Amino acid sequence: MKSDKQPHSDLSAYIADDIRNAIVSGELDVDQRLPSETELAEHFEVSRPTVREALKRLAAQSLIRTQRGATGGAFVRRLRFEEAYDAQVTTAALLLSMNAVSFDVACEARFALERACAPLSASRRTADHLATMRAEIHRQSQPGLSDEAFCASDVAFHRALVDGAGNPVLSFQLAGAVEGMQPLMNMITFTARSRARIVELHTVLADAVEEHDGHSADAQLAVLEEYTRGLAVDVMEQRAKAVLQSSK
Amino acid sequence: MKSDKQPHSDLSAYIADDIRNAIVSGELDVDQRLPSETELAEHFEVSRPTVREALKRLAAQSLIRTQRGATGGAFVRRLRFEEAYDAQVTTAALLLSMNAVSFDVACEARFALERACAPLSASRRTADHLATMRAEIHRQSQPGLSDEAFCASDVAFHRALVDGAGNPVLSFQLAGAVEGMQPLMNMITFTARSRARIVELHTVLADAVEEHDGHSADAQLAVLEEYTRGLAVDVMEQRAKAVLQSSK
DNA sequence: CCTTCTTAAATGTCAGACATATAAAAGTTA
DNA sequence: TAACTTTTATATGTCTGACATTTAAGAAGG
Repeated sequence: MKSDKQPHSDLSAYIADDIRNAIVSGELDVDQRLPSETELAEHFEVSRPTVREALKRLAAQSLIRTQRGATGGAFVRRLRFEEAYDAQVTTAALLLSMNAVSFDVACEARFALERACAPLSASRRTADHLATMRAEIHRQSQPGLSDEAFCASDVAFHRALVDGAGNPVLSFQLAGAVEGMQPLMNMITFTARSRARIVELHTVLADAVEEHDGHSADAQLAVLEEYTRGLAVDVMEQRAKAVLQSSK
Repeated sequence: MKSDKQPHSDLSAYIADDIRNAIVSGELDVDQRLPSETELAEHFEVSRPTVREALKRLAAQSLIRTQRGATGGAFVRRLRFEEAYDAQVTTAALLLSMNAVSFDVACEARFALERACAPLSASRRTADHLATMRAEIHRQSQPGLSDEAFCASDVAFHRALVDGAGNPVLSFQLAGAVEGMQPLMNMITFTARSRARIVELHTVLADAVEEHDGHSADAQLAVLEEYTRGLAVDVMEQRAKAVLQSSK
């Protein structure tokens, strides 16, 4: 498990890398227990706090879990799709917010990916997925719904569409694209979008999925993309006007 | 920055969450310096090692960077696409290897996503992207190439295709799909695939991209997908036969 | 004015200790 | 004997205090 190079600084990063490689390469199996912190400290010839820092790094990446008590210790963790979703969404959201990604670029990516799922979803969706989509549409048409709840329902709707493809890898990838860009979408289209129009588009989309019509579902997503991107343009124009007004 | 609930265990996870929320919500800006470890320890009423464990968790997620010296400290880090790629690839590879994802499911996801990029790439690719694709094809047709090098070139070819769409968000998403499933692909098709056939398929694909023919590029990816999935079936059958032979 | 030395502040690391959780072993009782 | 209780060993979780190292800024000297 040990390697030869000994960087003089950031020992915990070095140790974390070492253990991570052992996990990724399969040298350590799922649910296998790592040596105790004391043993690791002796092995790497560092103190226990340093080992602990390394283990916390791995824990932050969901690569290990720790358990207290007599038979406790650090165990290689089976990375599950749900946890990977979360990391994916956080990463995607941060990437968008920290890198000045334009709404257009994010939107294009999101819909391109979602359209990749549409034909699969149309042909394989279960009654359950369809029911979820219908339920979310119904929720979206309720008058008293808050903006936040509407957005959450929007995400849930698209999530059901993607999950309908029955491919967990695809769902995992899409989670980042759809949920990760939600903050950006909210910022732009929160106020501008017409709920009635969205509900209408969603309904046609659900109809297409119900009838296993992949081509129509794809086309409908294209319409939704166009509408969404158009909205952003409108919002930008309005903001530009507002700036002009205030500078008079 | 502080919240009220105080879980009696795993303080470093709690503190890391707290700071992470501050970063994700934008409360802390990029390149902003966090309070010193001592100050954080006082603020959260824990010891410095505990604060350090929390900071290492954040560092493992590329959310902060630390700097030693007089003006040093922990700074909110701008998450760049390149770093996100790496995390994405590692996560995807682990997900596939730890969750018994079938080759078929992974393959379907990968090609579905890549096909989503094909039309965009065909219409927007630069001469540079095309040149990279041609160069990789040329490399793939060299006789003395090792299996590892051939696979790496395969990844580079598809990477160039995806990058041709000129959408960094899309490229980021695809990195996980293409590179992350490479270990799985290698395991299955390493020996079985015909390099000549791959080169031929890649060439037709590059031709389509050169002529800005998105529809043809998409169709060609479908052919490649079919070929790849067929290979897996062959490999599986051969292995089954081998098992029968050895049990005689 | 430039160079060198000093100093202060921060992270990086260490040692040793105690607290706490947990399962297994030992002990106790019906 | 069986079931329950107590003890004990081992592991992680946390704290205290210290020293090492890096780095920028100020002080001293040419």
